[in-house]
Amino acid sequence: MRISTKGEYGIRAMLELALHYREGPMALGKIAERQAISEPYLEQLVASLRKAGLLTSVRGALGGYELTRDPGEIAIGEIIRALEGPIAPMECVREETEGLGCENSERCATRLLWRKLQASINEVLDTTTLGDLVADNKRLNQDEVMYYI
Amino acid sequence: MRISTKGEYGIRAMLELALHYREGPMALGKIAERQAISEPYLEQLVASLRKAGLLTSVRGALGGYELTRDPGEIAIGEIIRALEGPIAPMECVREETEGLGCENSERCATRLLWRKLQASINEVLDTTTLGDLVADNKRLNQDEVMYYI
DNA sequence: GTAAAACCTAGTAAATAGGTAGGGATTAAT
DNA sequence: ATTAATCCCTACCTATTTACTAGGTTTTAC
Repeated sequence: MRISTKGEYGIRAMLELALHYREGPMALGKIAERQAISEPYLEQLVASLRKAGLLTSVRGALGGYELTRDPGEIAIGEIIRALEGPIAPMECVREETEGLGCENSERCATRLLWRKLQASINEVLDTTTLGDLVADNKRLNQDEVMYYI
Repeated sequence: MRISTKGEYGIRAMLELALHYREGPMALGKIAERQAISEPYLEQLVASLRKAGLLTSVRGALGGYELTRDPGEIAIGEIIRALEGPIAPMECVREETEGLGCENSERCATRLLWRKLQASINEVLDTTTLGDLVADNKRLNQDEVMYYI
C-alpha cells in the first residue's frame, strides 16, 4: 500500500506549479531544482501529466510548464492516476479488467472489502485538490516558502 | 497502491480458518488446496501470522492451524500489517521512522494529505473483522461454500 | 516406527522502481 | 542567421521487491 516516487514527485511538481499559478510557464529545471528531483526523471513524469491534460507546455527558450486549470479544480486523484495507473488495492476491483480473472467475483466477500477500501481511498484523493494543498501550505508556513518531503 | 499476494493470500487463509472456527486445527495443505494457493509459499505467510499472534499451530500428525481469537475480534488491518508491514502510503507517515529523513515535515502540506489517506485506509481495515467477512460470505452464498478471488 | 504434519533456511526468476544517457525539435533573444 | 534555452522522445540500466521453489528438520498420533 505505498505510493511510489512517481506519484510523490508528480504531486510535488504540480504543487510547485500551483504555488506559481498564473505567473507564466515555469521551466522544468527550476521545478526540479526547487523540489530536489532529478530533472531527466521528472521529465518523464511531466510527460504523463501533459498527456493526461493536467498541464501544458510552452516550448523553446523561456518556455516551461503551467497548469491547464485552476489548482482548486485539479484533484490529487487525477495526478496519481496519471502517474501510477488506476487506483485499486487489488486487481479484481480495477474497472478496466472487472469480471476477468475470477468467475465468482459477485459472490466474493473479500472483494467487498477491497471495494470498500478502494472507495475510501478515492474519496480522499478525489475530494482533495491542489488548491487545498496550497491553502494548507500557506497556513503552515505563512509565506511563499514551500517545504518538501 | 496495491496489496500484494501476501496480504491477499493471508486474508483468504485466515477467512478459511474463520469459516471453520472451533472445529479443531486445520492442516495447511487443506487451506492451500481449498484456496488454491501454493502450500510452501503459504507456509511462509502463516509463519508471520503465527509470530504476530493471530493464529496458533498444533504440531505433528493431525496438527494444523487455528485462530487464537474469535473472528469478530481479528481486524483485517492486523493481518495486513503482519504480512506487509506498517500501512503507510508514504514513508514519512510510517510511525517507526517519523521525523527521520525530512526536517520540515511538521510544516509539509503534502504530508497532511498522506496522513489523511493513511487514516482513511486504517479506518476501513481496522473496523472490518474476519467476522464481518464470514457474515458477508454467508449472506452472499447462503451456504458454507466460499468463493475466492 | 512410520506417516503426517508443522517448522526453517536458502535460492531464484520475473517484475517493478527509480533512475541515466543521449539525441532531436522548437523558439526567444542576439 | 545563430545561439542558447527549453521541451520532447526512446532506449537502456541497476537494485529491490515479489512470488515463489527446494530441501531439509522436528514433533506427534497411531
